[in-house]
Amino acid sequence: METLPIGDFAARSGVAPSALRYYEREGLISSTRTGGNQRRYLRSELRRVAFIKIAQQVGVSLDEIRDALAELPENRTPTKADWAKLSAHWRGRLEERIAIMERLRDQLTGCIGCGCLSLQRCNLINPADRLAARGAGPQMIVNPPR
Amino acid sequence: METLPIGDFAARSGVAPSALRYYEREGLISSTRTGGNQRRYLRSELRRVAFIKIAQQVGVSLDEIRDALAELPENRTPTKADWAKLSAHWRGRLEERIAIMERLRDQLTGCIGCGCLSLQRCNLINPADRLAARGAGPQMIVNPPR
DNA sequence: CTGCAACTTAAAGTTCACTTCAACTCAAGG
DNA sequence: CCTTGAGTTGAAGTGAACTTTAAGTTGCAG
Repeated sequence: METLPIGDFAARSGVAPSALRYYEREGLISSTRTGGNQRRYLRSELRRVAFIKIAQQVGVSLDEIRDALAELPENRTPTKADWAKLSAHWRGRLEERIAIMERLRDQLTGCIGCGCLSLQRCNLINPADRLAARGAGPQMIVNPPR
Repeated sequence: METLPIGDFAARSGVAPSALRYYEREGLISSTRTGGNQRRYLRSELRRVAFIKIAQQVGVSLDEIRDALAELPENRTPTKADWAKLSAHWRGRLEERIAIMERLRDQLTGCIGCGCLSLQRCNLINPADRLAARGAGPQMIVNPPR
């Protein structure tokens, strides 16, 4: 099967060789080796790296990404269905994150605009005082009540 | 004027005293001192800290936040209008970030779902190949063409 | 077969955003 | 006054996510 050396794989994935080696040490991706111990990457690994980059954009740590990728089958190249399952999972994450941002956007203008950005009173930060028990700070935005 | 010692200020802002000292060293916030060299914070500093926390949520570095805050008047307590100006600026940032996330959400399902997440071909990553000159990787999502 | 770019490793270094530590001083209630 | 909790400093430590370095090895074009 056609494989790529690390330089080519780096170019195609947009991730530096050093980062790829790091990901491998951390168990996020894998490679086979040539007789001379050089890495060769399957094309299917590009999907993994793409997923890693996208997840990072959403603000997920490599630890969590590793856990997510662990759900893909180990013995065979992941199928469309395998990725679709992961995809559904991450759509949820994304929606969550978008919701945080939108709350931020919708309230920031009014709130900073009116000069009320005062953490304890502002409804951006602590609407209706229902979050006192959850500690100080912008709880509402980061960790909103369901 | 009424001021707060660092402990109270930390409690009200939801930021640890050590972080507040760090922010001050880094030029993001300021305080006055008592005769015995202890910090006293103006209430208006709470707005600054709130802004810092919100900007961090959007993924902005402290460096950039400092630059933004530098646009507030130094000699007087910022007015509603001062904050409104900053607010407008940051609404832009937020919108941008939300747009990235939404592109991600709208395309992730189809793209990962169809198994095409392959960085060079996928329209999530590199639609119509118009981004080749901007380097490899998920350019489309992170840094879309206008 | 040779030369040289591309690869290998372990270990140390970097940046960001803090936290922790040690040694000390201040402020305020009893 | 005295105790004690809160505050002060500079310096070192932390963890995440990599990058850089040094010293050596491999693979392919000519």
